[in-house]
Amino acid sequence: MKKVLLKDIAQHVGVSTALVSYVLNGQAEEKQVSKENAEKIRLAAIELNYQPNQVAKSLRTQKTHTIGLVVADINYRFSTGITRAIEAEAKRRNFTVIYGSSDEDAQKFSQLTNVLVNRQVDGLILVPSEDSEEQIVLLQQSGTPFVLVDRYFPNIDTNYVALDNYQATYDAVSYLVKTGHKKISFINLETSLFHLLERDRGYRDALKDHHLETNPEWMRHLRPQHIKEDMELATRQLLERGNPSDAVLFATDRLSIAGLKQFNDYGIRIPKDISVMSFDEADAFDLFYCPISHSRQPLEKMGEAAVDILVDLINKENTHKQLYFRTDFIAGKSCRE
Amino acid sequence: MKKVLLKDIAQHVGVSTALVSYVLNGQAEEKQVSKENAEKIRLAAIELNYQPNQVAKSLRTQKTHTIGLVVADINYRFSTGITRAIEAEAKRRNFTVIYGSSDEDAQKFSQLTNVLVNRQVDGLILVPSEDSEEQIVLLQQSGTPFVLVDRYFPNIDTNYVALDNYQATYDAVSYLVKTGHKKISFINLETSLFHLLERDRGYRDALKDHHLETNPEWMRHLRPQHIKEDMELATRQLLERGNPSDAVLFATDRLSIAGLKQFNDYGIRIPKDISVMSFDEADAFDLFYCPISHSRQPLEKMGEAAVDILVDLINKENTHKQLYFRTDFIAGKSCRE
DNA sequence: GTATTTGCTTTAATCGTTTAAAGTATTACA
DNA sequence: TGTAATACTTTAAACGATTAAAGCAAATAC
Repeated sequence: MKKVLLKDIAQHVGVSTALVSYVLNGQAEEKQVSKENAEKIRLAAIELNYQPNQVAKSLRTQKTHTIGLVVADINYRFSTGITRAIEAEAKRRNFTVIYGSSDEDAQKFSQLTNVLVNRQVDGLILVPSEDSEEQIVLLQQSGTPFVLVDRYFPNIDTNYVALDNYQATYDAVSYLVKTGHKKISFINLETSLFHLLERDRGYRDALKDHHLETNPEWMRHLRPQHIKEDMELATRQLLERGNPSDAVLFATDRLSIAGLKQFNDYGIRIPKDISVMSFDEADAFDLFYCPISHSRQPLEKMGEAAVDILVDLINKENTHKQLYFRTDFIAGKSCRE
Repeated sequence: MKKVLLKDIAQHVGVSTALVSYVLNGQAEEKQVSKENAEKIRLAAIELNYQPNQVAKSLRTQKTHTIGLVVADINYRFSTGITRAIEAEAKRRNFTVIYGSSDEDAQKFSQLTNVLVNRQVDGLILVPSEDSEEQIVLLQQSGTPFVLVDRYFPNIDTNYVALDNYQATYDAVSYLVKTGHKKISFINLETSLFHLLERDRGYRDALKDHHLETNPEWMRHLRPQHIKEDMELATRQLLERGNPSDAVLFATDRLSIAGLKQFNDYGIRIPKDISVMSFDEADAFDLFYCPISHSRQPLEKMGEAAVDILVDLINKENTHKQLYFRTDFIAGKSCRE
């Protein structure tokens, strides 16, 4: 079946393509198209099942109505969640989303953003990978509208939607203190990512402000590529020594999963032997024998905000926004009271 | 910073745009461009950091090098897995993937495919939702190349990549028989989806061939929107009566999760109280106290095959393929021996 | 009776590429 | 010397839409 073009409708009705374009783009009034012709055109479009060629449209208008999204790793629950939220909001505003995953690799990240820009996306929503600072600067110079999500670089002045990671961690520790814990440990990733460093800072400050005991073995940074091995050691050291920790806060959902698995293997029971708190939730928690207390990122709101800001930028409204969201605290049964 | 066009390179070097186009598209030899000019053009392209406008390119060549993918529900592990596989293979062949989730809604499914077709994707990979048969027929008539994955309609002759669901279920039951189970139950969804009905058929035939006891309460179909409630009843009935089932096979990963949760709530221990087998794996299994034996779909191979077939179709190689894959059996510790 | 306005429609350039087809030197050969 | 072949290069139409600008009747103004 041959594709129906604007020209075909014009021919069918017996007018020029200009009229057809005006009518189908809702400019019938403005361009003073006669009611008669307008009606005929609309009918013909339906009858012939006209589907405009978006590529031609885009070339002419220089707008693709497409948003490029680069997430850090599609396997993260955060990624699927934020993707969903962004897609929903984008659809509401009549944008399509093309996305890719950088798999936490700076080079892949650059490549991906370039591919998306070449495909003439109107703007980008990015969860930048580690070491992608340079690429962000380039992007900024190129004038492509973009918004960072979740992660940002304190040295670059960009639009972003982020979590108040410092506060969230501080609050989590405070909750543990309030529920009677005194020897609180924290397991994070070995990273240069600012948002994770902020979690470190939150932990440290909270310990200090609450005058809690600190212990180098209670604050661990695991190598992202060796979580399993490093976790084995880290959890053992938390518990085995003469001075065991009484609560552990995991900095990411993946760490929580790895940690809980390890506790299972060691026969450690939660919360009897140690209390557990997690940053973010994982599907895997569903089948753990006890619900895990955690800080929940408001993904829907964050995604929505990111699209809002981006669309404003695309429409040349000189938005400049750096939004911080708070986590919700979801109480489980993984902390002894 | 202004975008660099083909024209700019031409001007910079002092030749026509045609030459530039030939060189940058690897037709320098074929079109007998002088080595001198070819070199100059290549240098200029790099120097000016030329990025071709894909939209213009697509309009002219009528190829977007884009594949549209519609999955049934992005929250399924199957969906993220197959998406990943498809993206990887697509990238290898220099295609971009645009995707959307129909959320198991036929109307949304139609809408999405239309959007993708309007965006001039070169072809589609589809996991059709229930009741989308009509849309598939329309698509077929329109001549758009497409491949179905996971699900297909026995009454429509399309290209597809699927699982041999009948055999997989038959084999799963046979395994349970071999390991000494005699009262095998099966929990599936209430559905008209062919691939799930095939699982029913596999279960029934296996029971018959092995001369096993059948029992209406051992074969349940839960309403997709009410899995939790229905599961509560179904699992209770499996176990409470005078004649309890000794093994249960779940037809999907989501059913497995819901079922295992319910077993947890009832205090049923796996595999002591009942053996469990699952179709497909879920991340959530990670934190269950025992590894779940399951049939694993070869997502990578399926995704790869789907892209292969689609690309052939796009290149007008009159492929006609209906591929079936076998599941791998992953032994866990959820079945009593 | 001519000029102007109104109401509506068409013409044609444009977006940034690709690519037949035509153009133009240079060399080869009779 | 004239013609043909060779080796390049340029011209310009196309892809399918949008949209200023121009065109053209009929109605109104003076």
